[in-house]
Amino acid sequence: MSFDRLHPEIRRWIWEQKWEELRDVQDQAIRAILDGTGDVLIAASTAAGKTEAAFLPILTATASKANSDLSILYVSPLKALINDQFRRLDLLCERMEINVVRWHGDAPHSAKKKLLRDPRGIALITPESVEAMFVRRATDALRLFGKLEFVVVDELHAFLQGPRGLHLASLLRRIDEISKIRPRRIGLSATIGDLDAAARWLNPEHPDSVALVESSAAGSELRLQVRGYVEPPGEDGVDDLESVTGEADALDRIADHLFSTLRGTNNLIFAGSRRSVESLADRLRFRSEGAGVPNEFLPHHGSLSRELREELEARLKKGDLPTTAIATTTLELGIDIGSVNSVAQLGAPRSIASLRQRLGRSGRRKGVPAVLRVYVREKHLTPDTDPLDRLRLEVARAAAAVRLLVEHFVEPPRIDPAVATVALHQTLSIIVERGGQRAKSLYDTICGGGPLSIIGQSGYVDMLRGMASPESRLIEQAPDGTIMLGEVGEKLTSQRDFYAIFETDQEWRLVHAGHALGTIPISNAVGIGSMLAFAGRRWRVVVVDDRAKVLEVTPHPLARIPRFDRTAFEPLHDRLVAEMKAVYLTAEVPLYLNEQAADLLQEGRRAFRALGLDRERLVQSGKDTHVLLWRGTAFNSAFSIGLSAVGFECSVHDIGLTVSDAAPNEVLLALQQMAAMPSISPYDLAEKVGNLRTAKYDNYVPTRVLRYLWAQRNDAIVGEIAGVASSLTA
DNA sequence: GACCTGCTGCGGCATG
Repeated sequence: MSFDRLHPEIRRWIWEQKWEELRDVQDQAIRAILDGTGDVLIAASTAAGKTEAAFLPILTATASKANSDLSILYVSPLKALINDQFRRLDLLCERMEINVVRWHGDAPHSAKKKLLRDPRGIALITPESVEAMFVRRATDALRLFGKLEFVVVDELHAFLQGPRGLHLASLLRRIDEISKIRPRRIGLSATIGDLDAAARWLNPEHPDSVALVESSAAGSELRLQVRGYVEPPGEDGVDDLESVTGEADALDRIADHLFSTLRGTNNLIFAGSRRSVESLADRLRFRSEGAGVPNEFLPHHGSLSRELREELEARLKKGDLPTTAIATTTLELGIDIGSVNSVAQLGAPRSIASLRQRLGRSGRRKGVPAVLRVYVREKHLTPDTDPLDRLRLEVARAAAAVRLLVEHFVEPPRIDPAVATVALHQTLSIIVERGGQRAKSLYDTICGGGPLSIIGQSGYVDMLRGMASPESRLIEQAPDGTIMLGEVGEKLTSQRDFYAIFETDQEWRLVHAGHALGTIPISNAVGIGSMLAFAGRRWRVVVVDDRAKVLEVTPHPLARIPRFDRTAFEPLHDRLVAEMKAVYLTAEVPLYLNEQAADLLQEGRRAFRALGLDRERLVQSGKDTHVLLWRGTAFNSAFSIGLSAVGFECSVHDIGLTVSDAAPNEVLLALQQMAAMPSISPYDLAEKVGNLRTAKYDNYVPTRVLRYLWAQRNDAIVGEIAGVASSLTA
């Protein structure tokens, strides 16, 4: 029995916890970690006891050595999660006399100093703090990371995509290099996503050697409703505190339904954007006040102060007051907020992975169904409404997302556009850590394996040349070939914001009566008397401290939602858009649609047939022409670059693109031209890409390196363009 | 027409 294999002190601790049995993942993980010698991936839902599944056997395996060296490094994407895990591990480790230290920006200084003097036990750390250790304390990094036996990566799925995942992957390679024996990697992941991709992330050299421990607990029953709403005439669908016309808009009617359905229990509402969170929070508070009842609908997003967010998280977890959190993606990850009655989502899903993660927040107790309500809004139709709006795309996307959810589809990770930025950042970091380095060994450490290897040897040399150029001055080469920091490199690496691989803009800080409310982008023009809706309440600015960028506010009855600078839109995967087309081509009306949503779906299908979209791919709209590709955002973008290259101005939308000021027959000629090209090279097309610079240090990366990487990323997609163009002209 | 995340070292002060 796996229980008997655990350290005696751990077994005693388990008895005292009054656990009746080990959970399935724990039982499997104990065997995988104690019997095997390789990496282990543990995939289970939030409540399944993943932390214990990893740490009980790891502590058993390291108990004898943990007191002489730092033997376990636990890496987490969130400080809040580190604090949670510290609380869970501290008591057990105290019993075993194993040292546990929190290591992040807000963690106590004293414990960190003690660990530097006497490195032993477990450190719980963020990627940025690992980076800071390499850059600021290279000799300590050698001592601390040199004898690790285990590296635990929590919320591994959060690192599969995006620059932070590339950054951590590189840091772990560097840790491996300073260890005599490569530490075993233990990944903890939610049950979403593609486990093969997670295994590849954990061990890019030998992904097949990673032992998989997957929770066998069956998913709970799902109760689902998609509710449709149509905007009244004159509404633009941009959320503010009140509708444009003063009449009830779709969001008002959604707020009515949420208010009457969710009040009295704990729930989560995912509203999609900070603007919509604030708008809904305001409308729901208004309804509570109108009914003379305490407001239990509270906002949660990344611009709110830690104080306000923690207050709401604690209230949800404690569960003595009914609470509904209206959130962006902030409540998808990590922190334990207890179980909720239901999950609501404003707008049709754009990612199945994200939808699954949100569902995982509901119905986590045995025998309790997960409840999901999706609220979709469609426009009011007039004779000159655009054909695309007549298709009722939101309702179709909601239906398509549910079909893919049932099929267990999840978007696979894509190659990240931040590869060059991370390679450049790590080059600077290693030079600081090692005090100068030859190009060959920089290349081997950074690109010798793992996700950054895609940059290739010549790409890397190009990047180094760019870094050494007189315009950049990031690095210099000594006569003996050693690469050292240049003037600008010295400056960049000595700044505090060097440790993180993502950028943050300057912001105003909002303060009321000495309490931090949160921040808004500096791009908001504010002065004394400005009115702001923020943190679910309404305010007037009374003091502007321009130097410290602080706004003092006081309650006020009128307000507007501030601008939160938006970037690009969330891309759709090929599969979701293909499924939307399949929804139009069938006649079935799913039972989970309410009456209005069912009507909207049928209306969309009639429009689909009326436009002849089962064959027709070009649709005129005024002076413009829609090209319906029924592909995901990545393909539509590449295709639109191809069309621009033959002289047309176009913009991408969810199911294709729109060519401005061109009739269908003109677009047809352009498509024939594209179809006739013998082969479109991704490297040629990369020359036409406009916005290549998106990541933090891309300004220092030579254009030709960025073009090369764009071509690598889009190679397969570009290969399809001529064929698709040809099928459109048939 | 989007979201999220993180941060050193030092001086100076109060407190135990």
